Amino acid sequence: MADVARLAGVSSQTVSRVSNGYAGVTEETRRQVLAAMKELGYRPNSAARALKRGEFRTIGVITFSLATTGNVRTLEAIATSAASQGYAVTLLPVAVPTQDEVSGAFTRLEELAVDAVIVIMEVHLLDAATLTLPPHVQVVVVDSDAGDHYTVVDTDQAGGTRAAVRHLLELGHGTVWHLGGPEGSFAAQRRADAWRHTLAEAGRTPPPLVRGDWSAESGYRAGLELAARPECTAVFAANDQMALGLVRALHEHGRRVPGDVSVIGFDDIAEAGSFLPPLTTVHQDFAEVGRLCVEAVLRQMREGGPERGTTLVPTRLVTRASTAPPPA
Amino acid sequence: MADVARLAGVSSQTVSRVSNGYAGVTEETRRQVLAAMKELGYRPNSAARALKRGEFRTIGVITFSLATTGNVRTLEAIATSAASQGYAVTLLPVAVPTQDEVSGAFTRLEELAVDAVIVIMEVHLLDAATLTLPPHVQVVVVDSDAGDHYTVVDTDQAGGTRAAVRHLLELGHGTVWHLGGPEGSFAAQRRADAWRHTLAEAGRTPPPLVRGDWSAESGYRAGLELAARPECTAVFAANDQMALGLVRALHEHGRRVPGDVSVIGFDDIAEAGSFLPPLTTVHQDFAEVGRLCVEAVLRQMREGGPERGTTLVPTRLVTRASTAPPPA
DNA sequence: CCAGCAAATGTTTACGCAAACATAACACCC
DNA sequence: GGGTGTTATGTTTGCGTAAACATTTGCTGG
Repeated sequence: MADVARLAGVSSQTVSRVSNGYAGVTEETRRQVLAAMKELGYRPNSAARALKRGEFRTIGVITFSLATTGNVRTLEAIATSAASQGYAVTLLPVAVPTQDEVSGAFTRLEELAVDAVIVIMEVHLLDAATLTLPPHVQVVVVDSDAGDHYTVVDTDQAGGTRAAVRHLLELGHGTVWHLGGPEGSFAAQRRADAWRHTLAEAGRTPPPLVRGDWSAESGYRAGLELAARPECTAVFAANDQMALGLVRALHEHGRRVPGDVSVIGFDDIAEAGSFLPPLTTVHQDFAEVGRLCVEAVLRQMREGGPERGTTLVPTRLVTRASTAPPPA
Repeated sequence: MADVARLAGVSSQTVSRVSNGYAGVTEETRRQVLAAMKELGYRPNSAARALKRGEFRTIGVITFSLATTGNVRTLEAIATSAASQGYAVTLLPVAVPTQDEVSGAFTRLEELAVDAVIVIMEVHLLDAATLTLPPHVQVVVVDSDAGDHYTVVDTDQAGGTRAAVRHLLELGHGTVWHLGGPEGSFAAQRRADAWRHTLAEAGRTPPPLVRGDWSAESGYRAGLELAARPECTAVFAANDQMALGLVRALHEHGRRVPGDVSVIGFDDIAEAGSFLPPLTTVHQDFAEVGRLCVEAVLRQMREGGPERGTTLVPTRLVTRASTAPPPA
């Protein structure tokens, strides 16, 4: 900076003013400074800036596994959204979702140059780590019921589930089976609860819950079980991947979809419309979730306090070809 | 830090030593300092550290779209790998893959607190932006032919393609069609070139190239064309999503896979084994690519210079149920 | 024609840390 | 017992920036 100042024949302070776009610099001077910057290839040192300003203009995102579409889409939206506000996004991968690992991430985080954190995670793991968070770092959580401690942004799991289950009931199915996500996942928990609740509302008895782990492979295994039950004519899968595996298992055992069994997924991943048959599913607006996270976190930074409570992003049922009335 | 020093009854330098784990501090003193740190909730300020040390311990990753599995897996591996070396990863999303946007990202990058950059991108866009890179920032590129300017890590596109095409020829198909990726993508280019080359080697005439844009939807559209050609009995799709759409189109037009048409994909995404039929595809080791990127970039930082040349990560043909000999 | 003021620019300082250097305390040897 | 080395700790300094304050310049109005 000093070099630039010398070359432009001004003080370093004036260089700083130009570099930060402050008013009160003559057009003439400004041009000279910019020219000098260019000539010397000057770029402001962000460490010094951060030191002086006391903020990093960076948001940390804690997540384990980018294996699920949802996390990735959300992350993408967060990054884009943050960038448009002049914030960078730093990734904090947590390899194994154990309490230790999560605490570890928070510990690393403490040394990290971030002003705020967005946690995309099954957050029962978060509780014990709470205390170690540096106080001035704002937190927003996705996909969790931590609403009484943090700001939470989530999709409307219950609404989407209700729409899916009702759709199947309206087609005439006596009841709806559920291929749920892994234990310990709040999204899975929510969807299972809403499934049970919607059936109860309609006076139907929920069949036993079948569990997968979100993967297509686990959906396939579950499908092997369900294919053996002729009374099962409608399945609500907790995500599209499991639905995919489920359909494959049904198909391999001669149960046609949707002729014999109707299947609904959740997420509406990009490929869902190209499955065989094209999958009816619940669309989630991950981009909106990401956007809201950034908005919330920036608002918190301005206002200084965490807001409690949960913001829900609506879901939408996308009807394709994997659902139909039950066989006569 | 000064507060900690005062409370522990030592100098701030000693606090620094403890905080950085230097030798030459009595066990006694160390304990007192640690206690003081804990009591005051001391967190080292990373901006000040970075300023003093002249490095950020952060790697920037430039990518557009996290829509493709490959990019995401690679990113994940980069993040994990970097974390294990004590480096953070900052994400630089480029919304639209235009020259301007890319240059823009590089401009933002210049202000950004990173020591090195990994570019995951179709890199013909990179060329014009090259010059603006700050000289001390090391670059590694994924998925590109920029090997003469940068260090490049890539999967062995050609090898994978050759294995796929040969597999189909060995099954007895007269020739192999190719559902290619979008123009301007180097991966797509490589795969198409290798496809042509392998056919030529075997003395077969390549049919016209059909293009998609990586999406399942585009694969479906291409499939509509191919389904109308009875002479087409084997298709090598440039990725699994397009293969998925292709299979759906074929299925809808009464062409059985693999009975009438064999289909091979590329990538081996997690769901490929659950497609109907389970997809034969070329497995890419994205995790290895990510790991090698971090390794290369850190090595460059140590050694100060960019290494030219390309490192190839081997691929592997995964034979499932979507390929078979041609109909009699 | 100069007091008085605003706009443009310069000077000083501190952000928090760690490298470099300085000092103190102690052990060991001849 | 004084020199010599070794280890533990303290002091000074500067990293690059921008806020706060100081100064200069140019202009206005009475």
